[in-house]
Amino acid sequence: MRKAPRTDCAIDAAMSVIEGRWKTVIICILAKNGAPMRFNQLISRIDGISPRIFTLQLKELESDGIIFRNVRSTSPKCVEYSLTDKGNSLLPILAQLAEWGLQHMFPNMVVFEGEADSESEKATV
Amino acid sequence: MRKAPRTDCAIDAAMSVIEGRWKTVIICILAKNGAPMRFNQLISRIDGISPRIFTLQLKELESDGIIFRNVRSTSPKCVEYSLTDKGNSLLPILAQLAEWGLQHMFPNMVVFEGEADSESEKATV
DNA sequence: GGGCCTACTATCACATTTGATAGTACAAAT
DNA sequence: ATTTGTACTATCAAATGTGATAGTAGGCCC
Repeated sequence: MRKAPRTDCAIDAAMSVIEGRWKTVIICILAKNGAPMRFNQLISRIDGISPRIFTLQLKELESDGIIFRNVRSTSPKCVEYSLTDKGNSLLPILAQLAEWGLQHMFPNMVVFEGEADSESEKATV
Repeated sequence: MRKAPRTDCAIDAAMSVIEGRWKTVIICILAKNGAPMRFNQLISRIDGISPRIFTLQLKELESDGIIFRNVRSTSPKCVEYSLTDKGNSLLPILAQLAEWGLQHMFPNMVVFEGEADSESEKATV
């Protein structure tokens, strides 16, 4: 699915892995969940994605070695997706991207740490 | 040029700024150069880009506040591009992306530190 | 044996991004 | 008046990415 990196540039190579409308979303949901997730379980957590696109993104992530697809022979067969070590190694970088995004793209956003005041403006990430 | 972030997700917002075929390339060249660069000076360092695309990428980077466009009234007027503070704040993240790319996408690549041996395999980044 | 659950795939269409090529606009130098 | 250097823009085309919708396939349950 994924061709060779478009250049011999390391950044481009890394970007080509995380580019894609829903890839970081999928990675983040899997990371937060901490355990493998099934197709329907995962897609139901993503608002506005169609099964075709979802499948495409999963396949690219799999062929890039970011997620692992495990077919389990349960009653109705089910397929579990989980982050590989390579996928997990992306998490610190994605966390930094998120922090950068918060600071530079949503400068007025309030991030809660601990209890909220009824006076303070509310915002979520 | 650039619309609002496609979601309220901080990572998506950050990604929307660095996505684009040549954006990280431009940022890296400006960072390495350390000084403002003119249009022709910059484009001549990028292999295979057409002036139209180059202009588009510059405009998006400018409207996202990553680079600064400064028109100087010299003999033939010239335009200088440089990284803003916001642009510079991306550099640590891009460095991490590059390192990740090196480790995971080019596992056999040799990176030189110091003098090279005539025996050792050569590679560049 | 019909419906349900699982995980998808097929088809078509649209939007966005990237590209090659040629040409423009303006000032300065000759 | 023509050429040079600067920084682009216009036009057309192709490639790539994203989407909605419906349908498929196989096993289990009753």
